[in-house]
Amino acid sequence: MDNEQTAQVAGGTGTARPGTRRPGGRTARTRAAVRDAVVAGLTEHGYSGLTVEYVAEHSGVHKTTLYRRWGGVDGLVADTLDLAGEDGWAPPDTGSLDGDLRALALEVVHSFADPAAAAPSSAVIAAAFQSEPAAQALRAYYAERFARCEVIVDRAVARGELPGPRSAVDGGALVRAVAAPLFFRLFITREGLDEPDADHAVAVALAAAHAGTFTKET
Amino acid sequence: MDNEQTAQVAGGTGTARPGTRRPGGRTARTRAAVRDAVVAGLTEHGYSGLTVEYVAEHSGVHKTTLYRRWGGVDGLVADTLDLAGEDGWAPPDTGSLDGDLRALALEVVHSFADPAAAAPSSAVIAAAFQSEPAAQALRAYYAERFARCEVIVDRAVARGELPGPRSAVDGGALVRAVAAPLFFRLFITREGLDEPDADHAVAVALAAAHAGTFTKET
DNA sequence: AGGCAAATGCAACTCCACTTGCGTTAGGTG
DNA sequence: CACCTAACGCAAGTGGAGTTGCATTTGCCT
Repeated sequence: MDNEQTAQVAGGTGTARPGTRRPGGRTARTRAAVRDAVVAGLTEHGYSGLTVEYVAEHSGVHKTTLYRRWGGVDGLVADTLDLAGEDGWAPPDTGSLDGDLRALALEVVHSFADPAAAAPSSAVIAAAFQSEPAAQALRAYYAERFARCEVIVDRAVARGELPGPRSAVDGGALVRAVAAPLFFRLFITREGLDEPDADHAVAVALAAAHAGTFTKET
Repeated sequence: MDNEQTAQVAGGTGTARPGTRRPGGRTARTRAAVRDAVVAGLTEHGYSGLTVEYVAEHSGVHKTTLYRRWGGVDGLVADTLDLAGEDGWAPPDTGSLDGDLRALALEVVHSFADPAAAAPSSAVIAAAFQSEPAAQALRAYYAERFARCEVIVDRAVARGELPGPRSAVDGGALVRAVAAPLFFRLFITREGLDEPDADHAVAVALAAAHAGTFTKET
């Protein structure tokens, strides 16, 4: 299989790829079974240990079908992230901006501290290095995630914790500023991550926010 | 080859692995040729496209030797990063803290904007997902890099731009805070990176620094 | 219901990453 | 200078990921 540009994830542009024209019963069952098997394989062997054959055996779907519909391991993982993005997740609501951001940061810390929970997320980050579909899935996932988080800032403005809608704080930028140092330590410098790191990330972002660094004039 | 724990990068603990007991002429030449070939392969095909056989052909070193001494692609890439860490790089010295950090951030932006220059760096980040040796190499590389950067803060303190040695700013933390959002956009959210991003990262970090967020009491 | 095409199942094959056993070269040492 | 052994070269073999052509099943539509 040719790396770089694997493509063929179901749900794309629309030039008759398998799995898109017939969203009926079997196809849907196949997708569900496959994605369960992918998550299982990821938590069991990690991304580098995940093989198409494993997914085939644990899902009851034939190997050929997996290659045809998903193009390979990259596509399987990317599609699994799309599923994860469709959950009912909502940002924490603690009653204060500081509390919300702290809770958010701690959520990141704890989710990656648990190997089972961390496996799918880090798998897609790894897959994005190899395949464009995975990179797109990753981009879309976090864009949607951060969009949901902007409520945090809206509420803070309503409470008077941040300046009003005229010179508003860019919610997406603020949340990104909280998350960035955490992922940086996890996957770039590989320094490890604990709760004080979460607190520090929040403190830095909040200090910058109150200094007006995230302000977008309107 | 078994993933997870490939090991066998030259220069380790000392239980008689090939390439360590005889640092003579041929061995040294082999290492140099191999690392050149790895960089070439990385810039040409990227990490996912790099194969041991390619390195064998382009270095004149036999395939078997590569597997024996480096254990596989992961080890080759990790060893190459060790080489890169031994260069004469020094942080910018522009005469102001803001200028230094800006120059530093722009260096990151530009180095990853050029695909050829970006290939080796991002390759190791990707490799760290699969192999512990690569992760260690990555950790060591950035630790050493950030240690070199602490001069920036020392100079700023000497100039009076930051509070003195009593309640000093943690230089490593400040530099990390500048770098984190850049790598975050590059490899996690995959949003792309441009010069305004560099400026913004510096502004956030500086605002937090002046608010005392990086202060470590002594 | 019945027929058409999409989607999946199946088995055999290809190709390449990786291994293994042994012979050869060359660096260090007395 | 000669020996000894670490490090390297070589060629054949192995296993598994990924492919291919065809048979079979199952949605959807009239």
